[in-house]
Amino acid sequence: MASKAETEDGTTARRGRPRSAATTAAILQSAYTLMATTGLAATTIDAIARHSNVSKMTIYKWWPSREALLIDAFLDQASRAVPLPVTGNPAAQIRRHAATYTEALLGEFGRVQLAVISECVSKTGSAEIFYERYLNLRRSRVLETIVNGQKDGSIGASGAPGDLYDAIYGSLFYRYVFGIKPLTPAYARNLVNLVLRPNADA
Amino acid sequence: MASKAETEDGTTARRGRPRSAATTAAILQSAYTLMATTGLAATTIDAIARHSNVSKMTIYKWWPSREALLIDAFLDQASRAVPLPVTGNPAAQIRRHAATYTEALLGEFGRVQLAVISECVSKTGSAEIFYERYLNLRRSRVLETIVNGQKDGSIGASGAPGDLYDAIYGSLFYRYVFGIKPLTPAYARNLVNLVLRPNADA
Amino acid sequence: MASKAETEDGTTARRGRPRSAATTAAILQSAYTLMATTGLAATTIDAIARHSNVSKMTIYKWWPSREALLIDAFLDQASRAVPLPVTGNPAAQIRRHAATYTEALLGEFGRVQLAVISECVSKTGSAEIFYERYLNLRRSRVLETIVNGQKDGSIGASGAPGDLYDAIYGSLFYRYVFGIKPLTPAYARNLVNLVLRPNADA
Amino acid sequence: MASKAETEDGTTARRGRPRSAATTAAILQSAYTLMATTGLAATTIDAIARHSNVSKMTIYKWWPSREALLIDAFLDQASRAVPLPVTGNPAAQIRRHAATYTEALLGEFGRVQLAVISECVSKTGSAEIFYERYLNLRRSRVLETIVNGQKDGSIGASGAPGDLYDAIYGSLFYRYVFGIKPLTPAYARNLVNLVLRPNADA
DNA sequence: AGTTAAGCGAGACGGTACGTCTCGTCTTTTA
DNA sequence: TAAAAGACGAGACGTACCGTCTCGCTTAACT
Repeated sequence: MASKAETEDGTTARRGRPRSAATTAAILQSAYTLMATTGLAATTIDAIARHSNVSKMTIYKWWPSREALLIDAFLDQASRAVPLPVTGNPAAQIRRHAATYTEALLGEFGRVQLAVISECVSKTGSAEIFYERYLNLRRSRVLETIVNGQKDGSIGASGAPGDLYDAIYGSLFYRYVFGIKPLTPAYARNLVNLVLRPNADA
Repeated sequence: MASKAETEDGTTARRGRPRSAATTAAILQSAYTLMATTGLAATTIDAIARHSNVSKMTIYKWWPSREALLIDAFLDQASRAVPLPVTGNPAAQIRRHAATYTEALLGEFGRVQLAVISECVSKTGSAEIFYERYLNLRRSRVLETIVNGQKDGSIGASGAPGDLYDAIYGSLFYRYVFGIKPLTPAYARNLVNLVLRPNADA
Repeated sequence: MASKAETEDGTTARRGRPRSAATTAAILQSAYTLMATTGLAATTIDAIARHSNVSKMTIYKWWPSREALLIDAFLDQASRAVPLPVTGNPAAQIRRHAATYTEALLGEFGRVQLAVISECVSKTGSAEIFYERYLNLRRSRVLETIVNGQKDGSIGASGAPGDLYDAIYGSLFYRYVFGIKPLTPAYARNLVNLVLRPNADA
Repeated sequence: MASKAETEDGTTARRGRPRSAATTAAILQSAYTLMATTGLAATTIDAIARHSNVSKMTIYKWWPSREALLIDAFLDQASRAVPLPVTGNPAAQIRRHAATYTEALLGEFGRVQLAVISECVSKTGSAEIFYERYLNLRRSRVLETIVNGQKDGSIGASGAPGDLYDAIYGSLFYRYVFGIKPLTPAYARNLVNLVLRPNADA
C-alpha cells in the first residue's frame, strides 16, 4: 500500500496544511490593484501585506523578490487581456490586435505592465525576465501570423518577421513610455499598414 | 573631488571654499558612475553623497528628487555621445546614427540611460520628463533629416517621419529593454533600410 | 462491567493513541540542553521543536507557555540534584548542602535554573511560580533541619528559621546572579557558620 | 587658536547637529514607564519608539542592545532613589537603608529593577553588567559603613563585610524575586539586627 | 474486523518585533 | 554664507518567533 494518498489528478497529496488559494489570490490581487492605483513606488511588500491582510512572511515564503511577485500579479490578471484575434486574414488580425493592445496600454493594463517592467529593470538591469515569462509567447504567436501573411501574400513587407513585429510593438511601447502623442487605436492600425504594407484588400 | 591640496608635510591645507561647480560636477559624476557600476538600486542619495564626499544637504539643495538628479547626471555625461552625423545623404546619416546608437546602447550609455528611464517611470509613471529633457531634441533633428530624405528622394518610405523614427528607435529600445537578440550595428543598419526603404544608391 | 479500561496503577486508560513518553522526554531534554548550551534567548519553542524533532503543535498541546515548559524541563533534570544530606547533625547537614548547592550553581544546574527564573520574571514579573513548584519544598525541608538544630543546640543563632535560610541561600543566589566573587563551596561553608553560629563541635 | 570650539565644561563641541537631550530623555523615560507599567515583555524597542515618538533608528544609534538601554533607563530614574543615610551610627544607618530599600522594592523601583536584571540574565546569562554599573558602587559604600561599625563596636558581627552585606541584601532580593512573605521594612530592620548583631544602644 | 478517538509531524498562516537601511529635513560648526 | 557633519522621524526592508490552524498518518481502545 502506498504511504501517500494520490489525488484524482495524480498529484501527490502533501502532508501539512495546504497552501491557501485565497491567500495567494489576495496577494496577487492586492499587488495588481496597488500598482494600478497608487503606483510602483507605493507598491511595497508592506503595503501589499496590509492591503491583502496577509502576513509579510507568507509573501516572502512564496516569492523571492518584489519583481517576481509583481510579474506574477501582472500575469494573473492580465494574461486574459489582449488576446490575438483568430479570424480574418493575417494582416487584419495583427491590425486588430495592435489596436486592442494600444487601447489596453492606455488603461490599467498599460500602467501595471510598465510598472512591472520598471521594477525588473531597476532590480536586474533589464526586463528579460518579463520577456521570458510574458512577452515571448505572445510575440511568437504574432510572428507565426506574420509568416502566414507573408506566405499568402496579404503582407507585402519582406523583412524578417521579428523585425516587423518590433517595428510595430516597439513603436507602441516607445510612444507609451515616453508619452509621445498620438497613441491611439487609429495610430496603431495606420502603423501596422505602414510596416506590413498589406495588400489593398487585406 | 579635488577640493584639497596636499602640502609637503602631508597636512591638508585649505585653499578656500570649493567652488559649487566642482561640487556639482562631483555629484553628477558620482551619480553617473554609481548607475553605471552598481546599478540603479544601489545608486541612492546616501551612496552618491558618500561617493562624492558631498553632504546630502547640498544634493537636496539643488535637486528636488532622485530622478531629476539622475537625468542631469545622464545629460552631463551622455550629451556628447551619439552625435547625429552631418555628412552623407539623409538615409545614410540615419543608418550611421542608428548603428552608433546601438553600439552605445550595448555599453555604459545604455545601462545608465535605462536606469534613468526606469527611475522616472517608477516615480512618475512614465518617462515623459526624460523625453522632454533629452529625447525630444534628438528626435526632432532626426525627423528633419527624414523629411529631407523624403524630399530629395533618398528615403522611399512615405509614412509620417515620427512613425518612421519610432519604428527604428522604438525597435532598438524595445530589443534593448527586453534583451531580444540580435541587437547589433548591423541589425540597426538593416532595420533602417527596412523601415526607410532608401533608394539603391543611398 | 466498567466501560473504560483500568490500567495497573489505577489511572483510566483513554481512548485513542496514548501520549508518547518518548516525545515528552525529548521535548524536556531538548529544552534543558538548549538552555544549558545556547542560553535562554536561543531557547525558543521553534528551536526546541527543531532540536527534538517534535512539532510545535505537540509542545503547545501539553504546555501553555514557555515558562511552564522550561520549569518542567528544569524539574525533570534537576530534581535529583542537590539532595539534602540525611546524616550528621543539623548544622553540618546544612553546611554540606550549601556547599553542594554552590558547586551545582557553578555548573549547568545554575545556568539553567537562572534561565528558568529569568523567564518567569520576564513573563509574569516574579518567580513565584518557580518558588511554588520547586524552591518551596526544598526550603521547607531545610527549615525543619534548622528548627531541629535550634532545638538540639547545634545551631546557636536564634533568628527565625526562614530568616536564617534566606540569609544563607539568598546570599548564594545574590552572588551568583551578580557575579560577586568568591562563590565557592568553602565560601558557602563559612557563610553557614557565620549565619547559623553552630556550636564548636558541630 | 584652537580649531574646535570649547564648551564651558571643557568638552569639545562636535560638528553637525548635536544630539537632542530631549529625545534622549524621552527614550529613557518611556523605557522606564513601560517597564513599570506594562512589564518587560511589552517593553520592546518598537513600543519604546512609539511611546516616546522617537524613531527606532535613533534608539539603535545610541544603545547597542535592549539591556543597555534598560540599564540606562533604570539608572537615569532610580539613581536618586534609596540614598544611604549619613546620620546616626553605622548599624542604624544600614537599618534605615535596608528598610527604605525594602519599601522601594515593593513599588515601581522594585518592578523595574527586576525587569532590568531579568533582561540582562536572559541576554548574557548573568546580571554582572548591572552589578558593575549600579550595585557595585552602592555595595561599596555600605561595606565602608559596616567596617566603620565593626571598628567602633556598634556592629557586633565579626564576619567579612561583604558576607554581612550579602546576607542582608541577598535575603531581601531573594524574598522579592520569589515572593516570599513577609517582606516589609520591619522585616528588613529585624534582619539587619539578626545579621549585624548591633550593640543594644545602636 | 471495523470504528472511533486521540497523538503527532508537517507545514501554512496572521501578527509582531527584530535590527538595518534610505529618505528628506533639520540644526549646528567650520572655512 | 555656503558647505560639512550628522541627528532625527518616517517607514520599508527581509527574518524570526509566536501561537493557531489544517492536513495526513499512526496507534490504541471500543464496538
